[in-house]
Amino acid sequence: MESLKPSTETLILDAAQAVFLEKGLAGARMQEIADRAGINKALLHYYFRSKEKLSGIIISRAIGVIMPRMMGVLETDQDLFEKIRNVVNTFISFMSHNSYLPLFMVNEVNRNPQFFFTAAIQQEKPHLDKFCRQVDEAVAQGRIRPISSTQLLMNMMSMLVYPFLGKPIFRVALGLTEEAFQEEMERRRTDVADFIIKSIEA
Amino acid sequence: MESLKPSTETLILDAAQAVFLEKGLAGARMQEIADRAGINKALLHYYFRSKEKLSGIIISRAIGVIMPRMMGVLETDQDLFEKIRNVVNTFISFMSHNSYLPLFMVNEVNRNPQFFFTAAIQQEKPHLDKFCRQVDEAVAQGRIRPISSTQLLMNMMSMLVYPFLGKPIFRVALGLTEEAFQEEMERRRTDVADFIIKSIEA
DNA sequence: AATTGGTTTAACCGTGTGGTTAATTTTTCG
DNA sequence: CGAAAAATTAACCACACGGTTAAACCAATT
Repeated sequence: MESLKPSTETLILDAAQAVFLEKGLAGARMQEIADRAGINKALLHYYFRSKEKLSGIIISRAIGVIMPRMMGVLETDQDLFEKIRNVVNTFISFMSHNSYLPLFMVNEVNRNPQFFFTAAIQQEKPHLDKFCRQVDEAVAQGRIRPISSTQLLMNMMSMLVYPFLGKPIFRVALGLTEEAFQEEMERRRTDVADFIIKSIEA
Repeated sequence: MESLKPSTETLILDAAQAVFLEKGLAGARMQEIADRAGINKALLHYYFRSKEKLSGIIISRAIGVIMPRMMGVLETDQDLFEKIRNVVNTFISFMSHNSYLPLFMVNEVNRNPQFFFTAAIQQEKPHLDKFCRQVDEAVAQGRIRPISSTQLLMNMMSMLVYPFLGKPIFRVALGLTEEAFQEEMERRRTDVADFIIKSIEA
């Protein structure tokens, strides 16, 4: 039941992640990271020399957490429809527990595209090819209607990610309470997959 | 052919908009806004007392530009399918000329949800009701398959907005050149509407 | 020409920020 | 133990930032 006190390093990294994701890169303060980690600001620089170095590590970590998970699901040998259901479900589960991540990622990737590029390469180039080929084959075999695999992928990712980014807009525009919004998100676990499959089935 | 030199005020507002959208609220510097407007920093505060006031105006302006346009299309009396095609087309056109806007809006709305709330209310509450009712009726009449209008709206908005936010990710993940990406976005003008309609038609 | 009122500027101010230094405490280990 | 190494802190620094001040400029009016 008792938990070993975590190392200062992980204490810092966890605090840094929290602050960076909440406030954004430019809005995050080293002092706040130190405070939340319960340490001195100088110690922060002792472990991670600069804000830039620290944020770089956090970004890499974030990419490293989500990319393998997504790619893992996309590269299985499942049937296409089954795979789509699986991707949707996996993604919504993950995002529900990391709801700050999309905004942070999307920001960083737009302010500094090359960073994502190198970070992505570094941990094996994402293999979307397999998924795309699977779609193309299904089209060729007439199992689904003709559709560009690129467009399908864009559509799927959009419907998975955007609701987490636009949540405040949706809540205002649709007049949803926090609970009501959560319920809608739960429905999406099945509804988004249905929506996609209905659209592409022959 | 000759253009009257614009007033200092609009000079400032245009510069402010450019800087805020490029760098984000926290990343924007009053000095840079002044420089780009070709004026002194003190003059900036002479016209708009503080950074907060200035950013507030820019945000309101941004919301005021996009909301009426979207609502205008959503509130017409067109046939549902025709309206969907219209919304998709209008939105992609607009975003293509304001590609920095989504990231800025999504950021601001997440850091300060209540601001969007008041700003949206102020210029007439968005009337999504009409669109939602139209969907519900179409379902009731069996013209389209049973689907929640909320979910449909989320899906549509997601597929419209997210590609502009995730552009760098998509470009890397799919290995697209700038031109190739633009071509894909052009295809979306018709493809997204097709994708939606195929999914919901009875 | 002098007055007035709006506009613009150079110089400045207080503060918060990322980062450093030197000293102190804690740990490691012969 | 006691010395070397690592971890931690208080105090500090330079500078960039948002914001202010007081003086100068400029056009219009009398």
